[in-house]
Amino acid sequence: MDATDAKILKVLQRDGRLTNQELSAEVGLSPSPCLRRVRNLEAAGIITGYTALVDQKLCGFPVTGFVRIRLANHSDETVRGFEARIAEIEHVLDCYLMAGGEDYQMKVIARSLDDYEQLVRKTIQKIPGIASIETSFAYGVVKHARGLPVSAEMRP
Amino acid sequence: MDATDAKILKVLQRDGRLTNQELSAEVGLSPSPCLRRVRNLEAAGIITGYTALVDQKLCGFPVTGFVRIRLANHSDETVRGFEARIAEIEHVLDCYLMAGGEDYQMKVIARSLDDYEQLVRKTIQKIPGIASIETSFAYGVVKHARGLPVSAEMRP
DNA sequence: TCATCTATTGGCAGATTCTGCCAAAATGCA
DNA sequence: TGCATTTTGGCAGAATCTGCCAATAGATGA
Repeated sequence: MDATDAKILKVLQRDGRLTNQELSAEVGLSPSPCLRRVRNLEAAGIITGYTALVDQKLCGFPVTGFVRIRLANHSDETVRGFEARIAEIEHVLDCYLMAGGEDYQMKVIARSLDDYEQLVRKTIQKIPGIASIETSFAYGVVKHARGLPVSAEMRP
Repeated sequence: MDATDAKILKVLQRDGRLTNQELSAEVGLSPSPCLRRVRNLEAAGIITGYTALVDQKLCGFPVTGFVRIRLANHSDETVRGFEARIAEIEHVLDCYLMAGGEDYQMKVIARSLDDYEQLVRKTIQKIPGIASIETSFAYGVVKHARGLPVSAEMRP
């Protein structure tokens, strides 16, 4: 992982469909070592995949909300069951296990406020073992970075 | 926007570097109409770009936190200044304007807890107009979807 | 300083893919 | 049904990919 790798990551986060030739030109290499570096980054698990970015509103999901959940207990069964159910709900875009208290926070999208309410009350609320739910809406997006600020040196 | 477009979006969210031939095979088209549909989705702004997904931990950012901020007032100057500063901080991955109260919520990454504290206290805290800051750490990631559940019909 | 060894690079070439163009097929409408 | 419009499939020249090999750069130790 050197400065060239970092530059490759930066460029590929900006445009993940660049041609290997274009990429190699941007990072100052010839195509074949450039391709090898990309393959190495993929094999090392640093690049985990590529994806098309899709406009959330244009796809009919104008509503974004955050849901915070506290479980009634943290037995293995409750936790596993909860996390498995969350993983299945495709309107839940991500979910974090929060430190300090047995709390989850997840980002949820919906086609309307009604749908959002339905989703929370009829799907999420019904998962066993939930002690409490808090919900908050996003009014708008101020910033949405499309990648990490990767650099060559990485202190553990 | 029909079922074929939806399938294209679904497949490209799963693997944004598929060859046009592979993509066309997966969606059941021949390459040339498939490419034209992709170009149309790009031109319509539905596909906003492509990106490489990078492993956050392997890149040296094991810490994820959420920061909630309340502004002291919502004059244009304060709001613009705040949002402009946030946009510059590359450790702030995203930031939402929350409904109900003048609140922002942002996701922040750091190389360590120390760095996180430094970032919050020395960079974010210093932005003018902040009334209060609340912070919470993520202990781990339960789910991280790589795309929206796009479908053909989209109710407004 | 120099010799040696290792890792990385650049160029080459056959195979694959891209992509603009045109005719054919499918679809929608009256 | 018949017409107009949209979408599709195939073709072909141009561009790109990618495995292989020799050459280069950088590090190591005497």
